[in-house]
Amino acid sequence: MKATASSAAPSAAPNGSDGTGEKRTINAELWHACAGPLVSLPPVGSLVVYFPQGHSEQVAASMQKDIDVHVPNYPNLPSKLICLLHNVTLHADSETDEVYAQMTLQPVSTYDKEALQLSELALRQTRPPMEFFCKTLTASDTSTHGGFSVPRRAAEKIFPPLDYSMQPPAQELQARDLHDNTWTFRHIYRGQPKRHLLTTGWSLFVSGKRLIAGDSVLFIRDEKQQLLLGIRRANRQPTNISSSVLSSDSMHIGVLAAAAHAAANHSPFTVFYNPRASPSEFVVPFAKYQKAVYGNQISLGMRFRMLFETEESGTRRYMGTITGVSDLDPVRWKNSQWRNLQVGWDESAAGERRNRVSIWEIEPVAAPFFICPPPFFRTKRPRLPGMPGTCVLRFQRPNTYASYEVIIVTINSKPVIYSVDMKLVSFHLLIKLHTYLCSSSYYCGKACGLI
Amino acid sequence: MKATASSAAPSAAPNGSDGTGEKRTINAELWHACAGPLVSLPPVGSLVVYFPQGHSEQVAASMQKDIDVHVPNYPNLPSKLICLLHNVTLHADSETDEVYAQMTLQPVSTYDKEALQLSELALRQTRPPMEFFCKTLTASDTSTHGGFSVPRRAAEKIFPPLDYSMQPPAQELQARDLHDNTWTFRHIYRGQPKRHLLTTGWSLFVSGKRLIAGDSVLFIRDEKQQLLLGIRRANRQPTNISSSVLSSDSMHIGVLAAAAHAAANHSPFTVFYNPRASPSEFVVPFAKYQKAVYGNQISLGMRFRMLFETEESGTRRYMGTITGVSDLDPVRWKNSQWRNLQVGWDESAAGERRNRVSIWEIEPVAAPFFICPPPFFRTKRPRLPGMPGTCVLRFQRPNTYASYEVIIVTINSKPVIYSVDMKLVSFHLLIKLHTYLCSSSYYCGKACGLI
DNA sequence: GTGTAGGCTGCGAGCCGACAA
DNA sequence: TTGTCGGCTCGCAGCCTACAC
Repeated sequence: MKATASSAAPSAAPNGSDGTGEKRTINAELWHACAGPLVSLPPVGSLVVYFPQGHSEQVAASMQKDIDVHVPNYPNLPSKLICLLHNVTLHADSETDEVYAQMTLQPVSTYDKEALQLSELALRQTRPPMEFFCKTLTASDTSTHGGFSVPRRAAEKIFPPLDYSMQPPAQELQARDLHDNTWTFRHIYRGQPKRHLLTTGWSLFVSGKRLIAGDSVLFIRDEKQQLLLGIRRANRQPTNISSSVLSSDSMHIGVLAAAAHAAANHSPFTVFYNPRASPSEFVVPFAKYQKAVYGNQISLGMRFRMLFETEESGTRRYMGTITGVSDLDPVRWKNSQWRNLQVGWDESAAGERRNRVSIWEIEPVAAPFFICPPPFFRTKRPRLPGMPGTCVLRFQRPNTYASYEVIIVTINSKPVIYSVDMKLVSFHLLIKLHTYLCSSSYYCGKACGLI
Repeated sequence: MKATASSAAPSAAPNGSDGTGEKRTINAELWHACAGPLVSLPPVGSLVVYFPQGHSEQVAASMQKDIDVHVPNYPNLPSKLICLLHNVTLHADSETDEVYAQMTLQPVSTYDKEALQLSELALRQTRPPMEFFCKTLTASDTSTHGGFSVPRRAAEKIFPPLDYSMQPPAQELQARDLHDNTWTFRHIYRGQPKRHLLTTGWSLFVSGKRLIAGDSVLFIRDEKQQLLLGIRRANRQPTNISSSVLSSDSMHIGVLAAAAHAAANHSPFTVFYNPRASPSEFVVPFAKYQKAVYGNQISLGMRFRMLFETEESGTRRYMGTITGVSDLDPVRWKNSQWRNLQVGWDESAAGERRNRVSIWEIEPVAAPFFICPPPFFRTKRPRLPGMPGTCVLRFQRPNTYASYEVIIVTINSKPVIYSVDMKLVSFHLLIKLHTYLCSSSYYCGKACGLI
């Protein structure tokens, strides 16, 4: 979709005519901003591990459809392929602006030191924190009634400074999107109380990108002080509801057959990685994989942290416990390491976190207090009324008024205590707490204690 | 895309929430009207021939990309599979209204009489001609400046009759689209000279369906006298420029691997047939295939007719000559019958007709006059100036003023004469004409002769 | 600090016949 | 018969502040 003729219409050369991609290379910074803080792509030339199972999962997520029984097994296709990453190109769907990466992989049986070192580089590389802000659009932002209310900090950090001697202070902003189209906005500082607004041009952007309340828009400033802007749609329906080109069965078969053929011939093949379509990356730096698999002793009850993306495009670590190790798909993918760890999360309120992860996604933490002997959870433990499996207690120190949250999990009818933040709760405090709880009868419900 | 709240917004239950398809069955009449007059789907339970090569072609057309060298051969996959057609469901893309059909096929090695007879039925079945009209939208039709100018005949044939005693005569029309959304239009008969117009509601339809000049809209009246309307987009860029889910290689491999797996196991598989994406149907009634292959003796120089769709959704037969028989893809598909006939067309002006067809697409006509000995055309014959390869002559009979067109093709430096319409030009007339032309020197340019 | 609503205004969507092909 | 244009008008897109949380 091209914006229709108007002041905000793309001034750059339109470039949607050719087939697969864009002639210009996509701005990598903007691409990563849209992809989110957790996404990092392995360097070209490095060694990676490709998981066809994860790839299949992404297809299923995009098609909103599980793998069908008709999809055959590929007994000769291993659950993971060590590959050389020949090429990575960044793309954005011309209709939806959805970001994705195209990777060319080649299965290898031997590899040189350089490729291995490059994949280690991927672990150390941390992108410099860029100047950007991300805001989830409100009903007012997307209505035709008005413009876009810019959070104060965001405007001051990202936008060029206004001349506050003007009445009212205002300027014209130009920002380029992923397709290198330029959008023009009037940036004005007005109202009572004063606030930053984008007015003229904003509604064209909203309708052009078909944004609705709940979607996010993000602005970044590149090294040349130029504004770039991207969008991130809320998790509404998948963009490709049904492809009308290929049945989902054929798609799944295509993924598997392409990988199997490449593996058998050591020939290159191409995959699309769509970071926002599926929860897990299925092309993992080899060093990251190796370090996780050989560095971590997985045991039931092991505590770990894992990075998640926050509302506002930041990151946050959540804590969890390994509750089981088993095949995600025992029929098709026996002994696969793809999401073979069953986990429970400390904060159940946050809700929709996955109950299965792969070992390279987590950071084990040495449990400072209590490690349960296996078997840890019975898989289907009936919830006894009045005795929740998990509850959160808030304790307060009398002198400092600092408060600490601990998690009480009922295991084998015994309470086990986990701290939410290891840094704040001292070992002695936990011991005391443990003693206190063990001496008391079973505890349930919300409560505050004093230690 | 749902129309936003307004008088023309869908009054029917919205039904785009589930994944693959529509809960309601699509109106078959409307689907066929949108698919075009040439498309007919084989009956469920009948025997069909599936051509993976043609399927692959459709994928390539949808992806705007040719088959890559990376796509492996499937030496065990024959170029055609005899299949039982288990299921056919009609669909329309919720974004674009593009029509497509989902078919479940099962390769068979033996088949019963019933399935064979059913596939013969497909040949005899002629859909009853439905009441419909199709108009290609003009710039005025799609501009925001006004409404839709309804061709007089169309309005009188399809729309409910107006009360011409009103000043001006006007009524409200309601029409349902493929997704069962209802669109409301004001139909008025006014202007000087008087004409039929759709005004209020029309622009919402245009913007809702994102129609542009060159696209077509069609109205049909069903058996309950209710209006249905569909759209047909002009041949602009393919809707799925690049899928962002699967690489085109994987798609091709998926098609082939799915067919190969099904063929090996005699298990069912699913294909999407998108009649407007690719020029040829790749699922053919078995009887049609058999009749063509065993009924027609193909020889170079053979004359044939073939049905094409006209601008206004009618059909027209064009005449052509078989100029060669060879594999379309000698590497991947040796000895395949898929579009293995090279052809030339009598009317080169119409231009974009394919130069390769399959035998079941054509109707051989007994050449009443002249059959050229092979080799017929030299493949790259230079056009001699002043001596066109093809020219059209119009002859007129003195007594009736009836005129006949004949085609003169220069072959091996000799003129060969074809009649455009076999019914009108008698054999004797052609003989006379032939003699006339042979006795004269070479003929070129436009001319009228008298016989 | 920021989301939403009410008020006001000007532009363009949309209805009309004129006119020409 | 029907495509396009100029003219006219009214609805709503879009800019503003007030106010609430």
